[in-house]
Amino acid sequence: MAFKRMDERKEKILRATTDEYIASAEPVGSRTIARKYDLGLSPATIRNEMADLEESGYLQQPHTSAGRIPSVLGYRYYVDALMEQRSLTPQEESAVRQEFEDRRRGIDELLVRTSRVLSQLTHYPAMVLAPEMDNAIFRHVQLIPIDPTAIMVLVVSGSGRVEHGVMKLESAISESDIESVSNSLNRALKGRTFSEIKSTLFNQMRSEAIANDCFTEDILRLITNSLRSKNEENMRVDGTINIIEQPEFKEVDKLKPFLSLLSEGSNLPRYLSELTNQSGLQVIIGEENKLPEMTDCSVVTATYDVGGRAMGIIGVLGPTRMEYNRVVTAVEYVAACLNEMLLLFSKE
Amino acid sequence: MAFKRMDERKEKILRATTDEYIASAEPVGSRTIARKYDLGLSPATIRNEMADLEESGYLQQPHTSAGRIPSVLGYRYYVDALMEQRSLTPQEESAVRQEFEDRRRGIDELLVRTSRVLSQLTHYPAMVLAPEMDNAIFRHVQLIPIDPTAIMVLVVSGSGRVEHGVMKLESAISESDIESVSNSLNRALKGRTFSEIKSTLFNQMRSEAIANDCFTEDILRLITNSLRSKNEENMRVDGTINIIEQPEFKEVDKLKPFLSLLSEGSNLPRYLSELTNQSGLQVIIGEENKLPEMTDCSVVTATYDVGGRAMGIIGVLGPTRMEYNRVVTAVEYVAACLNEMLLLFSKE
DNA sequence: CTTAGCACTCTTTTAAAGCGAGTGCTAACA
DNA sequence: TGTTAGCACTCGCTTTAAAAGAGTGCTAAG
Repeated sequence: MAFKRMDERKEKILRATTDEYIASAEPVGSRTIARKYDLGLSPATIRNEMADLEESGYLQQPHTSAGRIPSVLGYRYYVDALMEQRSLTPQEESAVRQEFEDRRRGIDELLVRTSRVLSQLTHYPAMVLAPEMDNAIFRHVQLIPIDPTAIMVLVVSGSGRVEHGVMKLESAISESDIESVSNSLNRALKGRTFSEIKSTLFNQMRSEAIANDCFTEDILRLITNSLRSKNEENMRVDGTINIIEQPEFKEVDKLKPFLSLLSEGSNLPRYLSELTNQSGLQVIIGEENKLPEMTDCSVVTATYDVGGRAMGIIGVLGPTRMEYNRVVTAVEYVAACLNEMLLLFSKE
Repeated sequence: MAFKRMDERKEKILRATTDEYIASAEPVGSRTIARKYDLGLSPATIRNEMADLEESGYLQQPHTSAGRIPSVLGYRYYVDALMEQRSLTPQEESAVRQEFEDRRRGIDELLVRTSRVLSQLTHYPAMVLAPEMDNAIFRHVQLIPIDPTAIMVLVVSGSGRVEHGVMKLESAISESDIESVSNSLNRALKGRTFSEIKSTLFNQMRSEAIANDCFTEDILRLITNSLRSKNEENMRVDGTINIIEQPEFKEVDKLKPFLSLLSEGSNLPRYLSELTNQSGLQVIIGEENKLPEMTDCSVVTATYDVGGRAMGIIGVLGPTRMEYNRVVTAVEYVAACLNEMLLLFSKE
C-alpha cells in the first residue's frame, strides 16, 4: 500500500478535481478549477498538469473534449492521502447517541438501529452484518413445552442473540424429563463456541451417556442447524432508497444491478463476511471490489466485535463517486458507538 | 358493490382491451383487438363500442388519437366479473409446498418464506404483515440471568413468536427469586391476550400482592413495551426488485414513490393492518386506495389467522396494470397454505 | 346495425443544425 | 524553463424541423 508521493501542485489539482467531481457529478475542466479553487494558476497550466495526471493514471477522460474524472487510482490516492478529514456536527453525534440510548433491547434491535442511523447519517444505503453464530459462545438453551408432543427450543448466545425453533416429538415427554435434558445440555455446552459444539462436541456427546436418548440428539441437531441457515440471513440493509438520488442512477438500467446487490439472495453478505478478516476501517473503491457486480460501487466498512470473539461488520455502499470523507467519518463514529454498546452485553 | 351488468359484446371488448393492455402496457386500439381477438367485428364497430365504454367511464384515452386503457372502474369490472380464472401450474404449486415443507422453524421463519414464495410466484413485490401481538395470547415468559445485574427476558406468544429484551437491574437478585417471579408471572398471565395484560391486568396486579416489588413491575412493563414498538415493525417485504421490470417504472421519478412505499417507515404497514378488518381476499385498484401515495398501485391481499384470534395479512403490490388473474390465484393459494401451516402451531 | 373510407390529430422517431464546454498545441512572455 | 494567451478542433448535448405512424371520429354506403 506504499505509494510514491507526487508533486504538491499535482496533489492540489487532483484533490480539487476529485472534490469537484464528487460534488457535481460532472467531468471537471481546467477552467472550473481555475475559477473555483484558488491555486493561482491559469487554466492552461492546470490543463498541462491534468494531462500529466491522466498519463500517470490518476485521472481519465470520458471522451475527448470533456473534463476529467478521477480513476480508481485517483480515488485511492485521494482517500489515502488527500481528502480533508471532516468530523460530525454535534447535532449528528447526538442523533447517533440518541438512537443508541435505549439499553433495554437485545442485540438484534441494536443492529437494526445501527443500520438505520448509518444510512440516515450518510444518505447512502447502509449494511450491518451480524456476527456469525459459529464464533459466538453458547450461553443458554431453554425448552418450553407447547403441547404434549411439541416443544419450543430457544438458544441464547453470548452476544445476546436469540434463535428459536419448534420441535415435534414422536411421543409425549414429561416436564421433569424436559427439565433434566435442559439442565444437562446447559451444563455441557456452556461457554463453548457453536463451532466447537458443531464439530467435536456433537460426536463426543453422542458416545457418552449424556446423549443416549435420541431426544437430546435431536435438540442438538436443531441447535446447530438453526445456526447454519441463519448465517446467510444476518445482513440488514437500510436506506436503500437513498441511492435513487444519486445522478449516476438516473437510468433504471444502472439502478437495477445496484438494487439487486441490496436484495435478498445477493452475494453481498458473503462478501462482507470476507471483509471481516481484516479488522478496522476499510475503503474499497470501484474495481478494487472482488465481486464483478460491484465494479461501479464503493464500500466503506468497519468491523465491530462482540464478546471478544465474534466479529461483525457495518458498511456503507455508494457509487464510486462517493463522499468519502463524510462517509468515513460516519462509519468510524458509528462503529465506535456500537462497540461501546456491545461491551455492555459481553460481560459473560 | 352491486353493478349493472353491461351488454355482452361490450364486456367482450372491455375484457379484450384490459387483457391486451395488461399484457402490452401500451394503449390498445380497435384495430389490434379486431386482429388479435376473434370477435367477428370490424375495427369500426369496435371503435364505436369503445367510444361508448369511454363515455360510461370504463375506458379512457391518454390523448386523442391514442388507443384506450382501462380506467379504475374498468379494472374493477374486469376483476369482479370478467377476468378468466387461472390456476397455478403443478410446478408452481409444488414450489410453494416445498417452501413450506420444513416444519421445524418458528412462525417468523414461516412468514419470511411466505413473502419470498409469494414474490417469486407473482413477480411483484410481496408483503407479509405479522399478526399484531396485541391480539395474541401470552404463552410463556422466561427470565435468563446474564450477569448478576442483568437478565434477559423472553416472551413467547400463542402463535409461537418470540420477543426478547435485556433488563438491567438496580441490585443483584438471586436465582431463586428470579424463578419465583417467573413462576408467578406465568401463572398470572397464561392464556390472556396481550391487550388484556396491557390494559386491565397491569393495574390489577399492581394492587395485588403479586407485584408489590418493582422488579416484577419492570418486567411487566418491558413485556408490554416490547409489543408496542414491534407492531410497527412487523412487515416483511420481498421481491422489491421485481417492479423494476415493469415498464411504468422505466423512469426513476415514477419508481421513487413506489420504492419509498416499500421502505422502512412508510405508511404501508399501518394501511395493511387496517385491511385486516375485512377477512379474505381483497383487490384494491389504483385510486380506490386510501393512501394518496398509492393511487398508481394496486394491491391484492388475503388475511390469514393464527391461533383463532390474531389476524395477519399477506399481499402483493403492483402497478394498476397488474396481472390480476395470476396474482389473485397466487395470493389465494399461498394464504391457504399459510393458514394450513399455522394450524399446526395453534394447538395450545 | 355494420363497415369501408378518409381526413385529422397527436405522439414518436429521425435528421440536421447549432451550441458550448473543453482540449491540445503553438507561440509568446517573464 | 515554466507559464500563459490564443486558437483551431473535437464531440456530446440541445434545439429545431420534418416525417412517420398509429389511431380516432365522422360520413356515407351496404
